[in-house]
Amino acid sequence: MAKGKVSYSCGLDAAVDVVGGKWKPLILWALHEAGTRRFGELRRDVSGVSEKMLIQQLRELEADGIVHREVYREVPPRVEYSLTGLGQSLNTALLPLGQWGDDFMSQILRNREHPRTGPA
Amino acid sequence: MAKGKVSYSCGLDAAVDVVGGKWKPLILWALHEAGTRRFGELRRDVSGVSEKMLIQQLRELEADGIVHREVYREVPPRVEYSLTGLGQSLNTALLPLGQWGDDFMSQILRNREHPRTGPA
DNA sequence: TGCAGTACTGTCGCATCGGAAAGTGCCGAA
DNA sequence: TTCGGCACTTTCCGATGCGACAGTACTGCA
Repeated sequence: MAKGKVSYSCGLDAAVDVVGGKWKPLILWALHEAGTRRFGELRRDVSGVSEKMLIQQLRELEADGIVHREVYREVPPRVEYSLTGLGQSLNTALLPLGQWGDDFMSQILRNREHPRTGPA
Repeated sequence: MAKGKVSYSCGLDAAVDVVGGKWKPLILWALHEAGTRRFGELRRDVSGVSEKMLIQQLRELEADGIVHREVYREVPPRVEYSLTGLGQSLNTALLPLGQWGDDFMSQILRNREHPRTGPA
């Protein structure tokens, strides 16, 4: 489960630990958009992710109580992932951050290209 | 600068990349609380951080245009760090997330201790 | 018979992360 | 004259991240 810290100095620290995996923002976003997705669907939604990483990040999110994993013991195995209530509250709390990213990511990318050109 | 990705699939991805360093939430929080801090002060504020990591994370935040670095060429060198406008807007966007962390981190910690005991 | 799809699991190995610690140049205090 | 503080910088090295890839158990399709 993420770094699996035992304690946090502040809530922000905890939240970033939960959401800070390489693919977690994308997974959270995909589940937020779709509601419920199967493993294979998520693998296609989150382009570039390997099966191993997808599973690993899903397991961590599950351990943290962010996503719910429902297994249907059917002929071809079917597993559906969805956000828990906690996951939905997390996504709500992430909305302003996502908005900030949308608004400023081009500026940030520009800042990185030529340092000390961005407005202070 | 963080992972230094060249593009992002969504704003959330970008924001987590900017804020996802090990010590960055703590640094952001310290600067948010104090307004302006010197290097040595930050080192004491953010307990446990090594000088190397503190510098590194500060440099990344500076490259992303989140913190401002002001050097005073004085007898003992003095350097002051503060949030830029962009950094302040980031902190504003982070407030709900910090609140979420404060509200639920104990629940998350509990979820990790005994899996499948948290409410779905 | 063999290939594809489902949902994983396990191993290998490079690359990055990040902590410890020592070095740097300058200065004031003891 | 040595110590300590300031703000770094550099090196070493173990821990971790993460991608590539192969394997598993089952089934349906051709």
